[in-house]
Amino acid sequence: MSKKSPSMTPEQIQTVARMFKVLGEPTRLSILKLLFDKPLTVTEIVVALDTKQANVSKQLGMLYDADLVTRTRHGNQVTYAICEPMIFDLCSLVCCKLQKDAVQQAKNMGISATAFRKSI
Amino acid sequence: MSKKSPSMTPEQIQTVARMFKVLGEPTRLSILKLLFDKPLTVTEIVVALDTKQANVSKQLGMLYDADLVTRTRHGNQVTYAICEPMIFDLCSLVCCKLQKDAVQQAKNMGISATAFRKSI
DNA sequence: TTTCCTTATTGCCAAATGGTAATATAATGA
DNA sequence: TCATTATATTACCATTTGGCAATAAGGAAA
Repeated sequence: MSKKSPSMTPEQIQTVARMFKVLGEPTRLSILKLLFDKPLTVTEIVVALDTKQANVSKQLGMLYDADLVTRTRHGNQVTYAICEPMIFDLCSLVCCKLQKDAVQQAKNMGISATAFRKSI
Repeated sequence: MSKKSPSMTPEQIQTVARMFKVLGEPTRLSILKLLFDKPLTVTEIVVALDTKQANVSKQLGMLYDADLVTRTRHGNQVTYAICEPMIFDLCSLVCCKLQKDAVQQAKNMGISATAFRKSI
């Protein structure tokens, strides 16, 4: 008697995929990284990121639609802030893995170097 | 004196983005979900997923290039298995958030329903 | 009001991407 | 050998998407 794991509907899968997709873009990830430190206005992000204002607004809109950031008007400007603490954990998980891979790679390089010396 | 957070290079940002991007696609996520239970051959995945073999091989190749799965030949067939436990955590983080949102949404609906009744 | 500043939107383009049919490659069996 | 099964690759198409110039919209200051 096989017990099926609670199967997600295609819609749920798509929802999860959409979340990852929003994070899977360098510009959006750079914006989030800036917002990790503190809330910022659009202009502050633009000057920090070497990209045009239209693009920053566009990507910020996508982050907002994904409920990852809040937007607040203060007079003329709009301040964005991270409102979903989960993305801290997501990013640190990936970063830890990549760093681990890099360390492993370095070790392998060391082994290779040793093997190379022996081969002389 | 402001202390800058250790800034990631654009290359590192891109690497992280690439990882999220691989996960940000329903077909690949469905494949991973199947592999969560146990290793599977390509054909087993094809019959489970209502998509063509060429596409499954293509997406499996991308998961393999991202070092998320291993591939092992056994005679005629190739078995894929998850080799990066981190993706369990990534997916469960996202799923928990979405479920939390759904519960909150349900509560809000409840409040709305109450308000609606009161308004009669 | 008009002018200036900040942000959002629109329209467009080039590049990337998911999907598929057809074909190639690889291993097994007759 | 040839045929069959399983997987990977290639070529192509339709769609999506990141980026930008131009413009709109919204507020502040004159």
